[in-house]
Amino acid sequence: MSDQARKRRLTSVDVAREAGVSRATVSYVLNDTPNQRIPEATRRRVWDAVDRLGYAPSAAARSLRSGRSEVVLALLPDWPFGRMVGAMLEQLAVALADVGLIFVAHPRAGSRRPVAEIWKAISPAAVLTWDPIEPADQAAMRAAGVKVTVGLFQRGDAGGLAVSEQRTGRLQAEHLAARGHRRLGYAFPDDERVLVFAEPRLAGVRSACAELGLDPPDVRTVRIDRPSAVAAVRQWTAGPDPVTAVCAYNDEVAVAVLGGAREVGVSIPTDLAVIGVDDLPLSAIVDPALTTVATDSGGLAAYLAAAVIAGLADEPAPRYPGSDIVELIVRDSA
Amino acid sequence: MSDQARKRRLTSVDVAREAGVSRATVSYVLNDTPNQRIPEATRRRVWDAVDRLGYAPSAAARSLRSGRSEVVLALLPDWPFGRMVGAMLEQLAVALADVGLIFVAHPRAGSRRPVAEIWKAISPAAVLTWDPIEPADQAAMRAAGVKVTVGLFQRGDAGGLAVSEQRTGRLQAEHLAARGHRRLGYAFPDDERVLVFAEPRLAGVRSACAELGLDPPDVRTVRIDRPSAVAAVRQWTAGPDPVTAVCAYNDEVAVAVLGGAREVGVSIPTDLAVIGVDDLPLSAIVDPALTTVATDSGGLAAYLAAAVIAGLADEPAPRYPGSDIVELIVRDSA
DNA sequence: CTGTTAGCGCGTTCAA
DNA sequence: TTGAACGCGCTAACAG
Repeated sequence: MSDQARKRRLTSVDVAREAGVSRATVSYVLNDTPNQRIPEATRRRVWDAVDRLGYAPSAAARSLRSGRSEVVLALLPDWPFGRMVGAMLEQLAVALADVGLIFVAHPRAGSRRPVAEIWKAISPAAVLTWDPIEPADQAAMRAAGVKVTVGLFQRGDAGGLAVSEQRTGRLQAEHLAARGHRRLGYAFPDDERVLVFAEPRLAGVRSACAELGLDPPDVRTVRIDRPSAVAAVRQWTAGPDPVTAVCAYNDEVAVAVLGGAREVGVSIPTDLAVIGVDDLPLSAIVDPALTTVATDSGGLAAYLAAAVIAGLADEPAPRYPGSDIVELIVRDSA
Repeated sequence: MSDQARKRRLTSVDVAREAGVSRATVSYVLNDTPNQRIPEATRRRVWDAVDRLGYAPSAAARSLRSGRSEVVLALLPDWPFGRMVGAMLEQLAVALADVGLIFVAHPRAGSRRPVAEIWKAISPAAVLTWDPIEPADQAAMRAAGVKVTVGLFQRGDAGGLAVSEQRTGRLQAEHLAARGHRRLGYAFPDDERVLVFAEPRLAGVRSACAELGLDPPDVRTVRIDRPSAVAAVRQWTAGPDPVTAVCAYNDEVAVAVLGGAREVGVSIPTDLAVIGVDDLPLSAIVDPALTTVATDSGGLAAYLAAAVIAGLADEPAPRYPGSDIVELIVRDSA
């Protein structure tokens, strides 16, 4: 390895020298700049030099000059994300790549360092968050050149993802009501970090119950273990007016309830119907197969991509696909 | 909103003017530069101006000047990543944050656009990949200022993650052998994208079988659905010399096998023992609870962080924690 | 038509 | 505490 390789970064000066042209010409060739007629022979010389040297322009210099970045940054929240989020992020990356944007995600937003540290280090064109963005952060980002900021969960229960999460809960309750259940239980997760999801889902169940004239749901916290599930099932099924169907926060909690019911000797779905959320791969093969509510991660990704792209073009954001991205999947458990 | 707010980015010039000092002073105050005696009063004036204006330095200019980036980029491969990877990325982000590095991940590396597009847009200090890095890419990255590149799966079966994946397979087979099983089956996944994991795991099972004097494993592909699992279980348990224990590629496949066995009337673990990989939250609560091999995502994250940090300091990479990050978890299924 | 010169963008840092 | 140069690529204006 030549000593220059470790000493100095390769710049367009090196390419220009190697190709026997000026830096400007190099830039024109590399960017295929319109309105610059450069003969094929020169182009080839430049590209050859680039390949030979292994030159790559500095992203820093480029974005300093152009004043814009091609990067979209997602600040992932603290909750444990599984398949669905993973899939959604993949699809988002693809959708953004189609318009020339690079998508990256930072896990564990706000854990140790303030969020500002992160977007400052990346200087993205747009930032996506799950938690709502503080007005102060909002302003700082704007000042630093971040054009678009999308908060999936808006403050209050009004907008954003809360809509489809509520819809998810409604779908659970409506399905159970349609099957004739009058007393519903709700299996709430034992993890503070997922409250952003759990609360709107439960709110959806509550409002559906109210509208359909059912009793309010009997909410119990269920951990992903046997004893917890057993206890919850016992409580739901005891007494003179037992719960006959349970909406679970997600499929994992639902499977825990299934296990608890088996242990208690409560048969599913005859004695107790169970419905989950997420449609995990496993949900179709547990016994009995789990009825659940799936979110169309592709649809969500498409919306987010559209929102970012619109924002970058200073156009109004697209309509939020509140309810049409969740879907009921009926199997055997409810 | 003032018209300047939308016209021009806020720069250190604005802060300098507002505070009545020079740009140099602003820089010294903001970075707390050593060997620069700046009176407390001046510092305060500068910080006040920063807060009032909502100033944030341009990452592009900063890294252009300093020639180094604080960003570590992971290029996630194409396979569907679940909880374990999610958790590992989180822990990696935290470990790197502790030394002032920002971790971001790009999902779906190399899907549409060449990988080069991605690191060029970010200009990270280090890049992490799962697939091995092409020598050409390697060189280009070095030239563009990426100091460290870590490929988790090295070419060939020699190094990197393949070590612990093989160890995972060995652990499965050794446990089953210790329980007296002589004929093992292997439930192989039906997804090309996870071959990087599946192959070393199976290789581990194979070599353990060979060393322990068992027959080679009876490998069958199992999809995450009932019919596929039923067929596999039938084949394993039929004939004069049936398989008595199955190593599954992961817990999902293992649960599928559990379901298939139930349907066929094969009892677990008496007629057929099953052991998975991953220790999903669900694995502890399915019936019977799944014996499995867990990977210590924290340990892996710690190793990766150490490798990156060492590389950035031009120090030799730490020893790879081949086998000590996988652990057998014995439950009821084997 | 082909290609060059020169200066910008913004934070950092040396010399004064 | 400051003026000025620097890092690197882009591009308007200009010359051969």
